Amino acid sequence: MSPTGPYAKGIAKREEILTAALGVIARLGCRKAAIREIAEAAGLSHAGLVHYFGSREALYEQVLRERDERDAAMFDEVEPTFAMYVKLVEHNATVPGLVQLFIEYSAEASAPGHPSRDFFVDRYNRIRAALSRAVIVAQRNGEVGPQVQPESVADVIMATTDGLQLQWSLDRSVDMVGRLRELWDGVRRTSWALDPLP
Amino acid sequence: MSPTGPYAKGIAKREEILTAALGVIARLGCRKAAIREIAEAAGLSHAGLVHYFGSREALYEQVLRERDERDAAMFDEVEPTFAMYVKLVEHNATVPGLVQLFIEYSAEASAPGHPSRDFFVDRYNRIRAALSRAVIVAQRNGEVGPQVQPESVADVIMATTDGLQLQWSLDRSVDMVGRLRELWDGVRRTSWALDPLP
DNA sequence: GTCTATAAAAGGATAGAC
DNA sequence: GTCTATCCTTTTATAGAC
Repeated sequence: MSPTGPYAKGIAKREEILTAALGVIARLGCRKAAIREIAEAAGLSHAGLVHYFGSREALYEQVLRERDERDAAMFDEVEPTFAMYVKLVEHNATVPGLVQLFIEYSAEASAPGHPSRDFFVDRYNRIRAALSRAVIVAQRNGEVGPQVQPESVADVIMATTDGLQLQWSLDRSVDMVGRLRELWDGVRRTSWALDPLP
Repeated sequence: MSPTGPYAKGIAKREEILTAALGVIARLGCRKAAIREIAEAAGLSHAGLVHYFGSREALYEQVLRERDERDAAMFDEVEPTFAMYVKLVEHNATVPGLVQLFIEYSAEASAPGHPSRDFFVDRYNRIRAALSRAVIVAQRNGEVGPQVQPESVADVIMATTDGLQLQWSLDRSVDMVGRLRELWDGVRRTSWALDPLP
């Protein structure tokens, strides 16, 4: 995979297309971002772009897949922690096109029969597993109490993250990281005091 | 507004269109739901539908607007409570088309320049205000401690709700109400113990 | 108020040349 | 690997008859 290898040009062009896609999506949103316009922004014809990805859905799925692979490198090698997760969210706030793509494309893909539906189902399962491990690690540390259900907490953290991204897309002053930290603090406090509520 | 008044037929047809729209969206998703197909499902021509609403965006916004008006009747007349909010979420789970529309259309509308963007910005402000009041009421009752920031909690509850709806759309076994109740229990427990965390 | 018909714009996919 | 050209489908919008 050396940069001077036989596919160097193809790989570079591919990256260029992915970057161009994020730019167009940040500007127009994912629904209005035509494959034609992305091609133009990437400096090639629309047929040329199709040559690389095959379809609009494949292109978008690929952008998100590569983001996940970059993130997974961070998440998989050591024990996952909530602090690492927050770092990813923090980074997202610097890539508006990626967030916009995720918001719109995950929503679109949740429809019955969508070609990327399975990708997102798998993705949530993967992240739930990683976040559950983070909770379990925190429980081993004594940071979080033993009564908490790791998977439930994982689901709520994922949901909050997604919902905050939508709010942030509508209003840039929303503090995603702040809200997420408050949620986590709540989990930590809660879990040591599980006597019945009045 | 009697059912035999001069506009009775128009109003009834209008309702029929809105219901048909939800059916088509539940089946195909909002992106793939063509205005033509909705018209057909409602038993009129596509031009006839346009006569009522003017555009795809206006139709979808109207569906969500009327849902909100029904819900607001419940939320505005008395002091809002978290229990009432959960009832609304519980009801959503019986209307998959409405949830699918909300997921996809709110995502789409968060893009720059979208005609329904302001509708959603206003909507979040409105719901944030109502949920904040619910927290304040709970604080007056002593159900929630005084240290909690009502608006922060409101933002997290809204975000969690939206995110859970997406998860639920991808996997019907997700328990939206259960997760939401756990979150609220967490808020109640948390808020009485705000000494610094380790 | 509803239809038919048509426009006309845009999106996506494909074929074939270079 | 990239372009031009073309095609097919979909989508929305409009005009005008009934």
